[in-house]
Amino acid sequence: MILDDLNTEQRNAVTQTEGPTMIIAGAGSGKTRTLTYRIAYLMQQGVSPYNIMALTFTNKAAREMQERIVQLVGVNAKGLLMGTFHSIFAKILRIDGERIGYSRNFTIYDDDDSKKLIVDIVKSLNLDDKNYKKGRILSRISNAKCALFSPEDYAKRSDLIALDEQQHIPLLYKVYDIYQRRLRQAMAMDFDDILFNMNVLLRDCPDVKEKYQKRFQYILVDEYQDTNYSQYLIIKKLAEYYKNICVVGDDAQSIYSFRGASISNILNFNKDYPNARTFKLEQNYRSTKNIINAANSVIAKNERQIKKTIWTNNKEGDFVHFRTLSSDREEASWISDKIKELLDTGEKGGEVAILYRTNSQSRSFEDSLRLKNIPYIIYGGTSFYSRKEIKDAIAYLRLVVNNDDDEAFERIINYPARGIGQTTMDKLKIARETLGISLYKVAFTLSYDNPFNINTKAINTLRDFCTMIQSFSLRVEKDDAFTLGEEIIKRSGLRTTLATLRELEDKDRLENLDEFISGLQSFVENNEENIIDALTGEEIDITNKTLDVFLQQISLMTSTDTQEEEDNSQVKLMTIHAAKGLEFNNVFVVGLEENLFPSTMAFAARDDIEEERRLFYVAITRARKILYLTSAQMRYRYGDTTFTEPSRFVQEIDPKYLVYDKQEEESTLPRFVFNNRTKEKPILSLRHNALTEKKQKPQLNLSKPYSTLGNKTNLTPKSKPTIEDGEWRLADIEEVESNLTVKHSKFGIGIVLYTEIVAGDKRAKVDFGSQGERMLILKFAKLQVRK
DNA sequence: ACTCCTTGGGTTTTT
DNA sequence: CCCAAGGAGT
Repeated sequence: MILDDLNTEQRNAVTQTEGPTMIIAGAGSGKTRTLTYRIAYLMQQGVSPYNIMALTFTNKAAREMQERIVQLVGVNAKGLLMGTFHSIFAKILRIDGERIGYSRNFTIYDDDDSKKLIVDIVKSLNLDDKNYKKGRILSRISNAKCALFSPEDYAKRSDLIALDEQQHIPLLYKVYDIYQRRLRQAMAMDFDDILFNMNVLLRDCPDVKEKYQKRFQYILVDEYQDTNYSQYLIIKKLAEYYKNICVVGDDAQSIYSFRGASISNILNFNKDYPNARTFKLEQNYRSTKNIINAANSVIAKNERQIKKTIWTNNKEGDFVHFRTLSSDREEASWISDKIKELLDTGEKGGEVAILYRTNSQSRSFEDSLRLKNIPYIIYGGTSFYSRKEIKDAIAYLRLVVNNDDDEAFERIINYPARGIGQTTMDKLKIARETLGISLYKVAFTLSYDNPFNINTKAINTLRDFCTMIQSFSLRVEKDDAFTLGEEIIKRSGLRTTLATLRELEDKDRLENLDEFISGLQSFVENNEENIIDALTGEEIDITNKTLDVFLQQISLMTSTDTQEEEDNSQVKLMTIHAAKGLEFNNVFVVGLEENLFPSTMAFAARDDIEEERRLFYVAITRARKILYLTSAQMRYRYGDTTFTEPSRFVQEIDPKYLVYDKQEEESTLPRFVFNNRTKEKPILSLRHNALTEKKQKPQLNLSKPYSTLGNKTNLTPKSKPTIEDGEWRLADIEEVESNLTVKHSKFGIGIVLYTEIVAGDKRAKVDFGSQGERMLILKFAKLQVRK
């Protein structure tokens, strides 16, 4: 019986399946276990998995839970709907979104797409981009959406408008409005739209609401403390009929308020459901007493929280260590040594984690671990899918699936180069504005005598392009993702272009592109048993593995989701955010300095400091046995050395559980800290060097040309005629011979070394003596030639 | 129209 | 330091 694995409180939380339930689960208290057992228990009680929905925040969490449930109940889990908020609701919107005006092929814009769109809008409104910064605008819009304010709602809110005026972005409401219209026109949603539109769907289509209310007899929500209003309301509506809603969370681990998450949702659960049962899981099975006590003493400083006491039966364990190092490099180096020691005692690399506040901190650790031959893996950072060449490929696929996807269109219309440049693009945008249709439709339908002054040549190119895309679009439903995708990537010239380039990094890119293609292949060929569409219950066979399905799947993947082989020998590096839900025997929490952790951004409000503190709490509670905290007195930041103060959070730990490791007295010695990139330069003089180096740079050209001139004679420009000679004329002559003397407005007198024709353009290599050799394209270069 | 270079600005965390 | 955007060159 599965219940034997649970403690009393957990068991109660699992078996009391009816009615609203809140499980407050402290760190390490077996939260995931309880949740998965609850699901398994429901099925054992005869509930069909088809009637259960479990929502998580990350794909990884969903995947893990799915696996654990399969372990518990086997294939009976078929049909269970488990996934992230975004992925599940996006699926629902593909099925029922037509009711609110979205085709099933809608695109999901990622952050990049959204930002580009915003920049475009800000430009089109002639707003000053110093105030209207894309990141700020986007987060403002995002917050509005998560609070369910439509552009119309927003415009009516005098408080929001006033705030915008105060922040010198008075027209934000207008940007928001246009942003939404443009998304609509492109048949696209951003991440927040998925949730927003799900709300719209449930609001405007009672029959759809009823369908899902009746289907989801049991709803479970993981990490409930991280839900925003929009998510909260969806859940509330879906649970309205059966009211079998079970939320699991820990207010102390709420760390996503910057994304609109509101801790109030968990704090107010009992108000929404007065008859709700609350279970508190307070026994920690993960960490030593010292770690738990240290964590408790920190989180106690927060005011807003649900009272609970986390305790453990585990042994006392080692003290929490705190150590200050002289610099970030020292910090990395010292930790690497420490890790080496751990590995030497037989500890597995995978049981060691380095946790930091910001991604940029990873570099010094990478360098130092590599230097010491310690295998490591970095979680997060730039994802495979955000590499340029992959984004290009995806843009093609996206445009094929959804012709109205303007961001995709703009990205690839001239890549590979087709002669559609800024000028034509600007005109296309004006046409889009005037006609109110997507770029693709504009490009496909414009006549030769269009009022936008787009010339015949451009029109032909655009039509050719659209015809190509069209021919692929017609096959989306017929062909599988691999067959079609591979052909698109090859026929579009994407792969060929990359293959002709000869830089080292181009080779990597080509490899990435090929990897992407083989990703398409495995998507199609991978026919594991669990590939059934949990929402419709349909079995997805190979004929269903179309490009649109592939895109749906990858559009909600993040860097942490790119599945790699678990290699237990690798030390794990990640942000604290990424570490939530994970645990390790040994944890190093690094960079404990004011302005870094807590971050400068958090000083504005008490709430933000509390969130940083919760983040610190999350960091500490990842550790099972050994916990090291470190700070650096000097940190290389923004290309500059800054001096730091230790984080307040260290002092907040009850000293009973903490030991300050002695710091070696070395600070009086002259120290040479080396910059990561340019190892030969001491950091302290770097700024100075950088300046002088820049100044010298132009001079470098001075020494170059003569050696490359070879043995040609008669090349000394100095003796050549000057402007006044009157023997010069423009370079429109047919034959340009070698050894011809020419004059350039900028570079002065030069000698033609040779000419060639590249891509239809005649070019000449000219030696300008002290100005160096230049390759000039004759149709552009303002050259005068001696007859 | 494309490429290279400079410049300026910014950096929290992520579905 | 690192990126993105603008400018100048081809």
